[in-house]
Amino acid sequence: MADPNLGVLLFIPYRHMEQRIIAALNRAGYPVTAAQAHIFQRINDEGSRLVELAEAASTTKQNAGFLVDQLEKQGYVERVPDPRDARARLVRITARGREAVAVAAGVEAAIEREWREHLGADETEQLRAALLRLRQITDPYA
Amino acid sequence: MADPNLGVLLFIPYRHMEQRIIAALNRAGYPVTAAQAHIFQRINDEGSRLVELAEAASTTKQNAGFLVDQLEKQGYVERVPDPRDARARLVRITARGREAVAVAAGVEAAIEREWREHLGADETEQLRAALLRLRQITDPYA
DNA sequence: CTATAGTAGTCAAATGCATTGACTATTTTC
DNA sequence: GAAAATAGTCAATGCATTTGACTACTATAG
Repeated sequence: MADPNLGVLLFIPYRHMEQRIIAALNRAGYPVTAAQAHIFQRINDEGSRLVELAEAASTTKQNAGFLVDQLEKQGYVERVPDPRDARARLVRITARGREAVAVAAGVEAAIEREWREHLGADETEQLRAALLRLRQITDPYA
Repeated sequence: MADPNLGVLLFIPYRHMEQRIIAALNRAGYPVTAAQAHIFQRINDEGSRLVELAEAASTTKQNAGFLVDQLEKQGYVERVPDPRDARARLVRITARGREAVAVAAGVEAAIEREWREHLGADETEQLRAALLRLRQITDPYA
């Protein structure tokens, strides 16, 4: 791997962060898988519909439903009826879910500090800025 | 998703590139899955051992073997005995495999050009440089 | 030169993840 | 009010990945 392409270069630190966050959650007593986390991350504070989650995570609604079932069984989320549409239900984060989010946020902040130390503050901000701009042309749900 | 963390920001363009490359390979008559591609990418010109591929792709040797089986059936790779160690076999890319690599490389180059147009040449080079430095502290097999 | 530990790879079973297709219930549109 | 679209579920299937146990071969130490 002398000169890996940008895709691989993006993937390496991504995977590193994901693995560390998931390992930390497991150690702290909040078991989650990567697939569950992908869905979980997209739930917003007012609650999100299944279809929204599926789209945002680039998967099918069936798969999203399957993963939400698991998150629900573990007590991280709950499903409540959507008052605005009787077909829909809102997936909301529970108190326990919020605890898990706090643990994940802590680890993520620690990793970002490590990266900032290694890269320097300027280069880190440039990296973030470049990734935000890249998102404009690569994220269909931005 | 007002202020996504760096992990998510890394993932978005990575996935975009991966999906486009795989879609292009399928269209060109070289069907591959993402998992197969992860292994395939790590095979070097002299041929690679299964254990090396498994480590580089962060998976088990069983899983690597399973995916190499599939790549072999589709004619992208072949397994030859390793002359230096009778226990081992070398996974090598076939002529057909190299055709697929060429298609993938073409699409990847096209995507990098798009990104460069959107970000500008300087910012693209800064991005690449930052990712290479980040790799130093996030890739166990760098 | 032989006993031992380590390495390369396979076999088999089980689980997790993701997809497709078909279906119900509800809302929107015309 | 009828037709089309949307939110979600059920069921079946295949792909991806893991764990544990195993065979074959190599390297090392005594």
